[in-house]
Amino acid sequence: MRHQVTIKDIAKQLNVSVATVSRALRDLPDIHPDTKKAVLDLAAEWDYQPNVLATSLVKSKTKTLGVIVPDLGYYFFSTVVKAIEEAAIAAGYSLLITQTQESYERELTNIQNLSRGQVEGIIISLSRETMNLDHLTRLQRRGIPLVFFDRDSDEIVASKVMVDNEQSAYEAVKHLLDSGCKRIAFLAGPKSVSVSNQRRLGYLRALSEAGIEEDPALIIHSDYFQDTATQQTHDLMQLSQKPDGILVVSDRLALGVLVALRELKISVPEQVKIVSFNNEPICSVVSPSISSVAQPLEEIGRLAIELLIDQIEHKGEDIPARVEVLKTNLVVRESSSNKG
Amino acid sequence: MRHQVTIKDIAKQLNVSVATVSRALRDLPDIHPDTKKAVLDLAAEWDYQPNVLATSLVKSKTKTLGVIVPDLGYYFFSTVVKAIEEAAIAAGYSLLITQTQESYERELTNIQNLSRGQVEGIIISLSRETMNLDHLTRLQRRGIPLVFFDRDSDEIVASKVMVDNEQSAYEAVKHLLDSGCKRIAFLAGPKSVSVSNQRRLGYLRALSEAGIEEDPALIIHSDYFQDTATQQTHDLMQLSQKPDGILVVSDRLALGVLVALRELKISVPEQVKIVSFNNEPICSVVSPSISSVAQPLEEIGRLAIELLIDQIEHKGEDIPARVEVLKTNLVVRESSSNKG
DNA sequence: GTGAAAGCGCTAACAG
DNA sequence: CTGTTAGCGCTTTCAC
Repeated sequence: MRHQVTIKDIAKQLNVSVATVSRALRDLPDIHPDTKKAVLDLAAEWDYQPNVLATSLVKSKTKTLGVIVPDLGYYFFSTVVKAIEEAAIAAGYSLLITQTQESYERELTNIQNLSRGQVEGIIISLSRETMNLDHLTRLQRRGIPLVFFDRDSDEIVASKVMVDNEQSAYEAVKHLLDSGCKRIAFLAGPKSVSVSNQRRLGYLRALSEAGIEEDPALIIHSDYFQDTATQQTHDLMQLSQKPDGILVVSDRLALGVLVALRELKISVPEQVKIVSFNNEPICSVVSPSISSVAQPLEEIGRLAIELLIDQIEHKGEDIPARVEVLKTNLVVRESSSNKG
Repeated sequence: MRHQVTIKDIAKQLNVSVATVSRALRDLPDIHPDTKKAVLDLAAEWDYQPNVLATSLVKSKTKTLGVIVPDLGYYFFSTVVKAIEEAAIAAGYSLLITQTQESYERELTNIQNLSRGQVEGIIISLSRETMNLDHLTRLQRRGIPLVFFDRDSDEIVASKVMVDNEQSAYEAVKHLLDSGCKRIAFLAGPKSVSVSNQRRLGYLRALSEAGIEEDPALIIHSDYFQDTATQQTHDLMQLSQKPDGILVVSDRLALGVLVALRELKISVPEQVKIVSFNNEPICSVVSPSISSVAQPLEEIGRLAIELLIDQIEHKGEDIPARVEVLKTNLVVRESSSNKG
């Protein structure tokens, strides 16, 4: 057969109405066992597949959710997406996964595509470039539920799944101080990324509590490229007052830092201690292994779906936005251990 | 407004027919400039978004392609998917990305979901568990174009984008032999994975050319888990005749091998040399850095889209399946260098 | 230039 | 238990 089999084809063949076929297929009551069997058999024989477009159109429900992340190449995002997918499937939803590649333009078009009736709600982590949130408020005005995770914005009221970045950074810096560091640098992300800024606050709080004055020369904003981190570490180590500890905003960048220190023959952790974020598997593989702040990735994904479905199923009821803040967990390894 | 704006709403407001609105929106000729302007203005004001479900249904075209990969957590897949996405967008298609998490069940349901009218074609890399290909031949019978990459099967005739795994492994082993190895082991993937089996053939060819007899004790099938690789390396090193070179089917497993050798205080590359596959970024970061076979990831993605769209646009013309086999590139690093 | 009508594949009353 | 009818939002003839 040239075209996809439809219920019409089955109805014609069996000399019944399409309504009857539809009922049989959906296992509704009020249908004669024999008719039902005939329909099911023929459907199987012809490999009938219901057209979800048609069903979605008439029900105005797609049972599909959208996910927008900056880059699936990051361990953090691919792992959270995996958890989101598990939870979505468990709840009877399918997933449309898209990436922005950190581009605001791509975020716009992704949002637009998804919102043209394809999904019932969207989970998003903002692109690095995103400053303007009009595309998202427009979404909300049209009644499409939205949940943020990781990279959010204060300018929008919505449900969010976050970790306590401020506190995590505070604890990481405190750990460095406890390990004997006196002068701690912060290799941050781009100025526009909320996560990075929240961590900066925790970094500053820990310093101030320890009576250490903030030194702007020790806060460096990176572009998230490993090579840049290497370069910037070289710069840091040229300061007259070199740091003896570095808090790094991500494991990827920490790798770049390690490369630079190796080049400079500065030993880790003896001369410089390092703590970074994400706790990617790579942390335990490199030498020295990297101390890193672990995020509850599965829980983030699970909660994001929970908050989203919550909104979808209570649509129109105008329920308040829920913001969940999760705890992190510092995993200490060689890069910040106290060998001396 | 409570519901999404439709062309009907706009038509009513403007006292024109839905056909006129539809024409204006799609920039068709035969429409008065004033009418058109009025429609466009109102559409913008009301933030009208066309319902793609409806459009797709009537046109029986979704302009969407499906991608099914085992796991986006692998660098290989996330990078190829990124390339696929670029190419798809450039060609005017959207992408539906799904993962099987290496489960045959999930592959079935993913195929089924996508084939219920959502996509015009599918790009797939098989799950580790997939032995039976009925779900895919059924797809083809229903006229849905299919393109394989990386993990394929000989049991199905379809367009494919592959790399020359046999030759790559052959060259990698030859490199090990040239570097002085006399006894080379192969840490393979699961027996069911085509890629791994193809590499085994190249491994054997290189050995036989060098006049070395195959030793079954040196071919180990792993489950793709790093920890297992560590364990299996320990086993290998307990043989009375230890290997002095190991070809490893993936970088992840090579990390596991390195861990074992470190534990055993066997130095790399002095006592054992290692070459693996994929050339993940991690290869150049660990110490010793890992020699690895690089695949042309961008080209794989680009070609997969090309082959798929080729089939879609010539549907019904019964064009023959195209199989593209790409070359790889061995990147030599410390793990196989000739220090002595 | 514009409108009326049919239809994409399916579901959902409502009769019978 | 089954069929008829209307309609989801949009496109596409075919008239006027």
